Amino acid sequence: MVNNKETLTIADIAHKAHVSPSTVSRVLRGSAGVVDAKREAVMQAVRELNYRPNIFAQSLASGQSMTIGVLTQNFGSPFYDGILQGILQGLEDTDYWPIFADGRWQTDLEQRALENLRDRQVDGLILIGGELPETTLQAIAASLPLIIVARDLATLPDQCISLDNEKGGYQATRYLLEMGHRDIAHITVPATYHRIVNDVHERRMGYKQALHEAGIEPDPRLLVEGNLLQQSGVLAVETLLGRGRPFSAIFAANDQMAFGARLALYRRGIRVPDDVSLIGFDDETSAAYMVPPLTTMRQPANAMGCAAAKVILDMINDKSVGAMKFAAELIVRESVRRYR
Amino acid sequence: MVNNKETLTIADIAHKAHVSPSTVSRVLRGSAGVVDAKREAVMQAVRELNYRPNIFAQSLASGQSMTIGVLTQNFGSPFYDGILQGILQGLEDTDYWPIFADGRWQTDLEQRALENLRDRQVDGLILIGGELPETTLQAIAASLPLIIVARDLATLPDQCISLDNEKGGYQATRYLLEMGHRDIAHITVPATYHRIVNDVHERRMGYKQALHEAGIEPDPRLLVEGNLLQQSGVLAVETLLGRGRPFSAIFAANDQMAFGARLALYRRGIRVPDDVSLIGFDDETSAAYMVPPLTTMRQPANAMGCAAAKVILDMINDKSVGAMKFAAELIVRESVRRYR
DNA sequence: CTGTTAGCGCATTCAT
DNA sequence: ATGAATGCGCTAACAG
Repeated sequence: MVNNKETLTIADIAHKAHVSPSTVSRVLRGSAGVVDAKREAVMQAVRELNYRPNIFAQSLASGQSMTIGVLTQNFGSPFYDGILQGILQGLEDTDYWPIFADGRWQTDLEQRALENLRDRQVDGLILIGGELPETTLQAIAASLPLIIVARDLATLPDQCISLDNEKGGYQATRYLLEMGHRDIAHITVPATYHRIVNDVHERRMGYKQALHEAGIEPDPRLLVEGNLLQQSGVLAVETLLGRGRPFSAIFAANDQMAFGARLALYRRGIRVPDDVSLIGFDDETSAAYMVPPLTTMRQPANAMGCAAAKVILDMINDKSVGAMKFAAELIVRESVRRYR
Repeated sequence: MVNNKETLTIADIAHKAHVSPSTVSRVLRGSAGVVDAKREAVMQAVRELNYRPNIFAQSLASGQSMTIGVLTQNFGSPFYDGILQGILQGLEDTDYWPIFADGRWQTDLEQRALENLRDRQVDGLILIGGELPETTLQAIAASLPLIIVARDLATLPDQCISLDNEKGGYQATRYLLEMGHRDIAHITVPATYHRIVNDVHERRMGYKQALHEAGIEPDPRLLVEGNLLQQSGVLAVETLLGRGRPFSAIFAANDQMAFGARLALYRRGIRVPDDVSLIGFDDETSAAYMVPPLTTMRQPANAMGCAAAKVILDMINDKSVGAMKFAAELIVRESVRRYR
């Protein structure tokens, strides 16, 4: 690059403030004590010249990039974006800046994105979901502050920020039970499903637990499987109806499948909640504007993202704090009706 | 930073390949001809040592950051996130990387985010929406490749990637007219509304145009205003009903307000589309899963984002291409019914 | 507390 | 075509 006189450097302001470049650096990053008079002079010069440091030079010299890598899996999904939003908020007013990448639930993309982020020398890494093997994550955690959101790994208990999914599933089912429902169907994902496995399976555990406590033996015919997308909710209800096993309520493991279920029921002329009650999980924005509004479990995506940001900053600054577990909250709206 | 022997540099691989550091640099960035044998030797060494260049050193030395700044206004909104997704896609398989910032429709935040992006020396800038004054944008455009998505500025015709909103509004209204509707209400935003002003106002122009052509004088009592959020759609319908002016169809300027309208009608016991037809704009994902599914105008957010990425890359490489205008597409679903 | 010196890792002259 | 030298703008270790 040609040194066009347009780029001011630390030397320019050192000159103007009658101090040495290092002193300028010191006041700018507050790394050491500087006498008030000089500090003021430097600040003054910085202001007058409207000087902005070159972050590449800073990073090169200091070895810190002041960035946090964030690897999501589904850019555009309400839930994941909620987490990103939280991270953005949590990083606001700090000197760190997030760098996003999207793995799109494809391991090879995820891998490449990860390498990209490391090449960018991120000072910390926040992973949202993902399918990277646990051993890989352990290796990363050993060399870099790492936080994993929405995934709960046994070997990395202090770096996971996740939801108590079992409790959430339990609460949702309890609610239906308390409304008098006994034949409660559940839309889940296959046991072999490789994504977000734990989350959804834990919700199913909660469902079964609640039934057990109520003295109801879970009926496999009331369990249907989808892939978390809306369309699969439609199919799930079709399957369910095809089995001929009566039910009065459905608990879908996420809102998107609940939307699909809602549509399938509508097509069949089955009214919600008059004929069948429905409950979802996630509290996606549009859930409130369904007709009728969907009762759902709210997953505090924003709060989790925010927490992730805070925790990773603490890790970077060695104030080692542990990770945390969040609870989902039941949002009662209209699509559940007292049964009988 | 201490030079722990862990970081390989260009010198290490130069040594291993028996060439000079400059040659390594040359083959890595293909900046000059290098004899095949040496090139191969270098590549070999790079592979064996798994060398990754330090991007900060690269940027510092070259003056290029290989990043594109992306300033959105509403992280988490389906439409804006669709654009981000498109940008991500468009940048895939290039050497550029996006850096996101969120202005949250607050001018001061937007301003600060902008400064942050410039401090990060982005090689190009993509603005999505936003309220920055046109003069500011002109100044930026003079010093940096700039693309503005979802905003149409008269003084920067070649940098705006936007939608033909008037045509979209026209098409939506035409469709309702063709179904036999004559009393078509429209939910828009106030004339003084400062955000996305043009987009929504142009849709209203299209609405009026279509009515005119059909020989219908637009009735101000059929025009209600919201703020683009769902809740305001609820209020809009309440207002409309309060006016006592009959209507058989509603065209909402965006899907979110259509969702709200849908809910308000439901609460009043007015059936869609049996009693009132409804049409939205944006084709948000959940529109397809409404009950009944919402007919809407699809705005190609993804394609626009992708185009923005392509165009800005061309600008950076001096292959100056103009910006472009996209058309919205009518997505016919169930919530419009032939009238009478 | 502060100025001087020496890199950080790479791109790019300039010679050859 | 290629190696040596120089500098990008800043931080940090070293003296004083």
